[in-house]
Amino acid sequence: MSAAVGMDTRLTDDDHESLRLWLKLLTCSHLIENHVRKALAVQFKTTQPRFDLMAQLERAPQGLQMGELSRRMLVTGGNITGIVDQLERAGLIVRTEDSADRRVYLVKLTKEGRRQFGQMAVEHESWIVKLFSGIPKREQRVLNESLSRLRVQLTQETS
Amino acid sequence: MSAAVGMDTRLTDDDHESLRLWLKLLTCSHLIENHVRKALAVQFKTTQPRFDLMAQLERAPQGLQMGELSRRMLVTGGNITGIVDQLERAGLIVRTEDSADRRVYLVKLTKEGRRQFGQMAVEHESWIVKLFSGIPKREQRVLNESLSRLRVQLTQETS
DNA sequence: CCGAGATACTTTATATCTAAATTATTTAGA
DNA sequence: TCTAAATAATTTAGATATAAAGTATCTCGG
Repeated sequence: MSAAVGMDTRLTDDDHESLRLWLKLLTCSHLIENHVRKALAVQFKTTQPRFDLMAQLERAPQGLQMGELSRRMLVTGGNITGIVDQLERAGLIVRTEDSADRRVYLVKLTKEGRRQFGQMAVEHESWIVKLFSGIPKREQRVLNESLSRLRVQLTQETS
Repeated sequence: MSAAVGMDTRLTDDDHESLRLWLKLLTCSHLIENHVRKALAVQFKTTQPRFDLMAQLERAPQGLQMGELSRRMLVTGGNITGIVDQLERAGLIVRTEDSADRRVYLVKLTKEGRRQFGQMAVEHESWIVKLFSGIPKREQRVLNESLSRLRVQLTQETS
């Protein structure tokens, strides 16, 4: 079949650099995500999305609206509702009403949420450092710069 | 940069290089995934996981076992069962029984599956090429090499 | 001031995804 | 041989994701 043959030769071809790059990027992402997900579950009985949402709030002590969380986490609003529900039930965050606009919630970490996130964040970063430890610092910086350019390109291209 | 002055402040940044790199990698992945997901939905009424599974089968004309699909796609076996169910219902793939081991299914694209995948793959690659078009080919090659090293590292570290 | 449209969030239906339990079959060791 | 362990796939329960529809509130032009 021509398609199967074409795919193989295509992937080793220079013209298909972008596709190979994308597949590699995706594979690396999935490998790291899988590792971190398991570690979060084992050590802290939590999940990636909950950790990520708490990380967003940690960086915004004034609180964030649901919609802002949605934009920053690159997921839809309905999804945010569910994760916020879970974290609120666990007492790690609170929805605060905005007196100026009653459609809005300001979501904030509770004291206990900040405490737990602080513990998790230290461990989390150590996992990441370990996973990247085989790549020299200088190469990591180069990678970081390339990905910064890509991210700019993507936010223009995909918005 | 001149070493003496920047040293102290640089060190904290340097310590978080890996974490920032990971967050950037993840953001780029999500941006591309979101773009591709929407395009697959609009143009082909299909999803990323179905497309990815078909891509695996395209590259393995002899067919793949469920477990092998699971390993290659970096997702759990139960998940593969669901996606294969959907694609089989749509007539795009088939489960073939293995006479040598009755626990095993060999999954293959049907003729129609190959036809549809062929059409999608061409479009799909054009989206990717466009998304990466702002990054020069040479830089893409460098990125690709770094990510290859990272992937090797990750498969050792996470297995 | 008031109604149309915009905005913020939630709900619904459906698809992925995981971890863990279950079923069916094969393999290995006493 | 025969059975305990291993392996392949499925099922289950629950979390996370989307798109689209629904609810509540706000904004703004007339």
